[in-house]
Amino acid sequence: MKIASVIVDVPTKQTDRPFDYLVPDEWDEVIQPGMRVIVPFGPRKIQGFVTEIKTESEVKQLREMIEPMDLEPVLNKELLHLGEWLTETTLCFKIFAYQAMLPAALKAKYEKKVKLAPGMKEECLPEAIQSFFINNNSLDWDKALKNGLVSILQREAAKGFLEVVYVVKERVKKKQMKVVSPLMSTADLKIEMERLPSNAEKQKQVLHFFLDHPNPIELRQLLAEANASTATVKALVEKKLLSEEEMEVYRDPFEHRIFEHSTPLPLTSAQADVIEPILASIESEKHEVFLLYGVTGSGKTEIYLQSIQKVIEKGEEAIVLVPEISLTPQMVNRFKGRFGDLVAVLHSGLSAGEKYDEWRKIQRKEVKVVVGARSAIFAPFENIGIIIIDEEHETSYKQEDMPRYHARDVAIERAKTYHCPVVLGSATPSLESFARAQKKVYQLLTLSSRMNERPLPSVEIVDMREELRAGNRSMFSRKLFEMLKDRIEKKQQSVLFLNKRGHSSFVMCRDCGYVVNCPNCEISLTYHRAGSRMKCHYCGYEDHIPKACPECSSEYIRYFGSGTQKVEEELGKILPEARVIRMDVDTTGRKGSHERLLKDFQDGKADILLGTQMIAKGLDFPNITLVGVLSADTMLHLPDFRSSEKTFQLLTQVSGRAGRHQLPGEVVIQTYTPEHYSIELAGTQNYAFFYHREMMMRKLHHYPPFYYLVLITLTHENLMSVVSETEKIVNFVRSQVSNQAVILGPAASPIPRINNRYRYQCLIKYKREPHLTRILKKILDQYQTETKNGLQVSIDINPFILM
DNA sequence: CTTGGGGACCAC
DNA sequence: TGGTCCCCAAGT
Repeated sequence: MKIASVIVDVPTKQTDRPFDYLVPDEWDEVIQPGMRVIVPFGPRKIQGFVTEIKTESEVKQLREMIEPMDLEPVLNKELLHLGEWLTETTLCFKIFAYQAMLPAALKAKYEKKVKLAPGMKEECLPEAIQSFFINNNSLDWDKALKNGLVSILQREAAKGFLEVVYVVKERVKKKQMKVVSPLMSTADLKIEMERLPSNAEKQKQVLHFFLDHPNPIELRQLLAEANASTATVKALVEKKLLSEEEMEVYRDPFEHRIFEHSTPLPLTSAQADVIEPILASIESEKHEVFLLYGVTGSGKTEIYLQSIQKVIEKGEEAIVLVPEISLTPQMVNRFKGRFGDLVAVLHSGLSAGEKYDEWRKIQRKEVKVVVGARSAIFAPFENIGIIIIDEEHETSYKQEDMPRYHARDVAIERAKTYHCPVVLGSATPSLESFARAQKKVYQLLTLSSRMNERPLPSVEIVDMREELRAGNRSMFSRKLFEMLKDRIEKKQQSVLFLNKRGHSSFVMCRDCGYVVNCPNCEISLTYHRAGSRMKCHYCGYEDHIPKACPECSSEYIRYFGSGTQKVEEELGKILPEARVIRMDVDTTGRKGSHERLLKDFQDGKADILLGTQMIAKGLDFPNITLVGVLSADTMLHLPDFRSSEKTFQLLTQVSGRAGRHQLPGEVVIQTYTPEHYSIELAGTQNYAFFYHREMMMRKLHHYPPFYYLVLITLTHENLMSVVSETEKIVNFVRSQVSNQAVILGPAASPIPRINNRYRYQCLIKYKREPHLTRILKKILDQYQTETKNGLQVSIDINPFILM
């Protein structure tokens, strides 16, 4: 018998290795590496991934696998291999690496049930539980738990009356439809029709229908059109005149949408210069990484589209990554418009089933292009010709939980295998990427002017301290107010951008300034309008908003509603004539509302679009001539070495929304720290200056791109032990690395307690430590195996958030 | 002498 | 991760 090595769905250190199973003869021809299988594991049944088929095993007592879950592998060879690479580079469990590559729908769901043992009747059971088994012979374990039946059930199971069964289930079923087709030519069908008994009126009617429409037809449609019933069709199927088949159908999220077809636009000479090396790389099948640095509105997307065109012409495939928030219908339309049905879209707005169907299209090679957020980098193509990462600097490309990968790294790894180019596009490249381009690791391609020579908008920075001194206590500076008013008169549109951080909706006492914190986590609770409650977004703690302040008993305790709501109210007071569309989590919650709000704005149903991060990207409407940033510095003072970079990027992105077409654009940035270089330089939109300035800071403080980072976080219920264990780790690391490395810690995490567990961390900054991975593995081996002390260790290599 | 809770160990 | 086995402490 063949033997299959299987990675089982149990994420622990001890099970993070292949387990061998015998392949039953009936599956001998079927089982292949990359398939999901159901295997017995201890007393349960669980899902696993076959990584290898072999003929021998060191283990003597092998068990047989139960059954395959797929007819064809869900992971191809390359992806299986990529999984190993992911495991090595991010130090995660293999099972997490494989699961990350597949749509969530393919992650198994487990059910535990209690059934009557074979040959047993419910009468054998104690009366108290008989009723549960009268009609249905099985009882869900959760239900038993809720009813407090566990111990009695266990007793009966021990006596042999009941048995516990485990079921591995698919999360989403393939959507099927029944299709009926004739099994013979029209002529033969006619002969058969006449042979039918004269009383088979209905059957004749159905066959008659097929004489006119000999093509396969959906059962539902057939029934309606031929005015027949399922019984009739079944009779004909049994007579072998017709056939009835299940066919897989896709849920098409874009089914009823018409895409305006677009053709390649003539390139400007700057664009032509930039696309040339990319096309050359595609042509010569050479792996290269390009950093496409192009100011907002410089036509990067057209470069992407025409590069993809070339790749498709070569019979190869393209992956396009776009940050989740800019994966707007507008963006999708550009790709669907150019490549039509050859495009699959993967983003979080789709249901699990829809995502699965898009993924299936990729797997079955029915599409050539996938446009999607981070996880789309694992699209199961086998002939990749280009990988494009738009808005390369976006932090959402880094996954914050296991596997802690960066899509850019995965892209480069895959592109190496396929000998194809990677294009990183941005108007504000990350320092890491730009530095690599400077060192010629990446090839820099620059688009320095906007298409049709539109000037960049003029930017004015307003010092809000001055406003305060002049007696203006509102959140709108006089300048911004004047300009908003002006735009309304001119019937032009404005965009107001509110940085969410700092305006988050916490609950605060207006008398003493007391902020309501989570009792389990050291973090303020966020206000939720539904039911007027406050929630902790780390541990799920929930409570009513107190009537009075717990500190000073003042009744002036209130929530600071989502910043945008407040702005909207104030706008209503000072500019009552303005029509405002607000976009934030509250107004875009429902599916499709995001799209609808934007459509309304585009159609001129409002003068002002007010929103958070989600409006910073991709908006491209001709009538926008003013962009206002209400408070530029809210994210500047976060404890994050990238906060300056993020601020600069965000301000530049938002500014880029204005004046993209005929009308010139203006930008107003309000701030309390106008002298900060990231704000000042965002004002002049001077990336080069910002880059140099920020690089100096990074060098000075030993941060990327000069140093690499590794963040080790320990959590424990007991403050003393977490500190002392972190200390041990710090000392251990220190003893193992060269003296070039900087080791910080033990230090409390920026969120020092989550869910009653204290969090301490150790930050390693290093330039070159060839043995570091080995050292880190050693730490994980130590702590992930030691279950006794309840200490949890997590390691983030190249972290983005230092929390 | 039973019961139940907690920790160590195991799973091809 | 879930299960079982084993030990210990409290309860009938």
